Amino acid sequence: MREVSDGGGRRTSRGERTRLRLLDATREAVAVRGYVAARVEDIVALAGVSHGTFYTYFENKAAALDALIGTTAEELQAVVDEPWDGPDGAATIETVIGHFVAVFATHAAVVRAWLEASAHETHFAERLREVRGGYVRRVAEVLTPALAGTGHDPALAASALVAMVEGAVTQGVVDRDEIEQGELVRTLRSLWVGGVVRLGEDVEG
Amino acid sequence: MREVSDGGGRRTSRGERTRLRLLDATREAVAVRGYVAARVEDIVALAGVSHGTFYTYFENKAAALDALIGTTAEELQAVVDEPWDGPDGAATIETVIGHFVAVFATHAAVVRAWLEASAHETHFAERLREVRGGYVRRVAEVLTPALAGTGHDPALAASALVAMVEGAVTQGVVDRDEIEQGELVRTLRSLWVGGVVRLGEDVEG
Amino acid sequence: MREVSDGGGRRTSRGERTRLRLLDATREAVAVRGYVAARVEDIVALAGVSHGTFYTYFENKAAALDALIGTTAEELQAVVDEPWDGPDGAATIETVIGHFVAVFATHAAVVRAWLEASAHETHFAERLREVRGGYVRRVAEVLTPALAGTGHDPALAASALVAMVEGAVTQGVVDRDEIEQGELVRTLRSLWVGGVVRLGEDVEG
Amino acid sequence: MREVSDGGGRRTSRGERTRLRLLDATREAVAVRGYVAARVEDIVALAGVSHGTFYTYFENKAAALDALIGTTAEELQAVVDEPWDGPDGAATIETVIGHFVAVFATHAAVVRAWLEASAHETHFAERLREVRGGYVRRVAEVLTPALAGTGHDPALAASALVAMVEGAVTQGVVDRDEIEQGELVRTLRSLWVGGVVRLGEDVEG
DNA sequence: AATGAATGAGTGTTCATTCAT
DNA sequence: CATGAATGAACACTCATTCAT
Repeated sequence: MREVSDGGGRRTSRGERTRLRLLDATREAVAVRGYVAARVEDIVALAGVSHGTFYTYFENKAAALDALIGTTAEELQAVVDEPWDGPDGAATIETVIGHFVAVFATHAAVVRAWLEASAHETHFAERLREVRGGYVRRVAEVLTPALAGTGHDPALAASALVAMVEGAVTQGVVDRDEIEQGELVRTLRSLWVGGVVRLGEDVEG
Repeated sequence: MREVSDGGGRRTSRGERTRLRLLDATREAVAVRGYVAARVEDIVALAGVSHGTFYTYFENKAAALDALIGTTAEELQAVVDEPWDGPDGAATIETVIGHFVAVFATHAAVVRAWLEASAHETHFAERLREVRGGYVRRVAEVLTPALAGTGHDPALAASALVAMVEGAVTQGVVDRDEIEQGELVRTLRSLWVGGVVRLGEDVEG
Repeated sequence: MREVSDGGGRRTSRGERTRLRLLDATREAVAVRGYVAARVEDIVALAGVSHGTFYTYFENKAAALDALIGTTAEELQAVVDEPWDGPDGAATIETVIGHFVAVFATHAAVVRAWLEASAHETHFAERLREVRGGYVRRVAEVLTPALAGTGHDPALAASALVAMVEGAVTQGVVDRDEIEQGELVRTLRSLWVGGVVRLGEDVEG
Repeated sequence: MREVSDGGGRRTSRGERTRLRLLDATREAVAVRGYVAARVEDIVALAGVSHGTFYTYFENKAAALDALIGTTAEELQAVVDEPWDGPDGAATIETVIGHFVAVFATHAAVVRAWLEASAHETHFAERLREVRGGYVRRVAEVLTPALAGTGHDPALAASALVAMVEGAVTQGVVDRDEIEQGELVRTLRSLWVGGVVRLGEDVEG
């Protein structure tokens, strides 16, 4: 995972504060206008610093988004790293999905920008693939025993399930409203569990 | 938006052929570099026409993508308009998903550009919402009776199912290989059917 | 010798004229302000075209100087390619030096910019080395028989003689005034011939 | 131009040492990247001091180069100020050229930067002209009696001879290798002496 | 004396779009 | 219909210099 070099700053607490302001401003600008349309000028205006200061902290616009993505990727990864097995499969899945939905709801703007940036710069596409890959591998792992003899490829099934959750969340279906989130989580849980059960009942054809 | 008249006369007059070449070139350019990065210069170079000619046929770059999207949207809509009810629910779903996957596999590049363009221009986002909305409404309609009393919102469930299919397809999981497509369709069918069955078994909480 | 690609233009006589205007403007701008200080804005203002037009003809500022250098390098090379041997050595040398001085007087501004640019971009330094190398090799060739047994390296002597002529000319000693040029040529001729004769009289020590 | 006081006190107080380090760093940076391309940031990084410290010692980047040039100019001037007349003209010339070559070999990087800076800032061009002028005047003075009645302008001849020596040395022909230097000096001596003798033999045309 | 964060003017370059031929 | 030269607004990025601490 490529850590972006920052030219300077950050050695004092004043610097650290400025960096944080710039990060917030980047998130904001990117949320409102998208990654490509967000100009460095917008960002510095929001942060209340001069143009040059941006480049004290980030090598370029991409580096600022990359830094933003860093946090999101970490939190997303944390969900993957949780223990996923409990006595009650359905409850476990619900917990996992719940965390996933919560993370996405928190970072929705960043994820949307990340998606957009993936169309322009390979780096972002790769980073996205990495994170998704982590999820898919983990889900596939959990699925594998149940799918033996069904003719279903665990990786394919995992991709679809992850896509379902990610898509449902990113397409603006939820925001930070907890009730809405809870509703979505319940529905996703049943779709997931029911789907997986059915997969397990198929016989290789 | 200057639409070339096609009311009468030969179907592939010289002008019509140029328009088609430009459309192909746009698809190609957009597939390789993405919508924003694809320059009009790339397109005309691929089409083998001059710079100015592009603007004889399209008002601007967005219009060319929009024309491309037209075909995709139509074919996508055709799937929605098919009769979805048959004696065997699972078989019907599989047919529908199969068509959906096939359409996506054919138009994957355009869809990716469409997604990307949605981040920049409201028009594309709206058109995407419309098409998705059509799917979601149709699926929700079909789901409604089964979900009565379960506490699940049919629209929410439909969104998730559509997102699953769309996501599985767009994330590069399939290309035009029929066997791969068939495998994916089988898996999606089981996930879909099993998920829906489970939804129907839930009781309002 | 790298020919710089030009993005477009030059296919019509109108384009050719614009290109020439830009080349003239570049020469002028570079003569007045130097290579680094000359802005593309200065050039297009002098040429009376828009900013973007510059980039229709040249990839970047360096390419415009490179094109300018092209002519100079060719004329300089032509002097090298002339026959240098005549019945009267001194007269021949005078002719050669005369042409050299004339070429330099014509292209003094470009050469000064070339020299300056050599400090920034390897490409220009290399091209300069090539041209100088051609001169030095040619002079060394002519000198070789006379220097046998003297312990003098022909290449070293040639470098010094070429440097003398180049330096005398570039350091603003002459402009296009023919009389001045004639005077300088006479003096350089005698220094050159006398120097070479003396070299030939030395004995290896 | 803020000159650090060195009227009294310890010669290498802490401040003096920092100044020296900055001077060395400037020389180094300028040798590697050239005057324009060398950034203050490069200099302070090499010197191991902070950005602001640079400006404690030098008003600006030009002032640092100017300070560097000071030493070179002094040593160059010292050669001019030596007694140039001895019983043996050729031997004297060889001595003078030898010193000149040695000075240039020592300060080659600074001289190249000086040359480059002359294209940007009048101040450096003037200073260069001054130093060159000193040489040329001195040489012309020595040449004058010998050139009476020859129609050669002593100043012109002197310029050419100085250009020969300067050019031969700056164009990378020598470095600090004494043997190479000795060889070059011998060759330059013979070219110089032979050339001057020939000039003296010409008759006004 | 030293630090390093902040400044902002300056400039090269891109590219969608127009329009005379 | 077609051409391709011309346009110019828009932006990212650099770096010498300042100044609060």
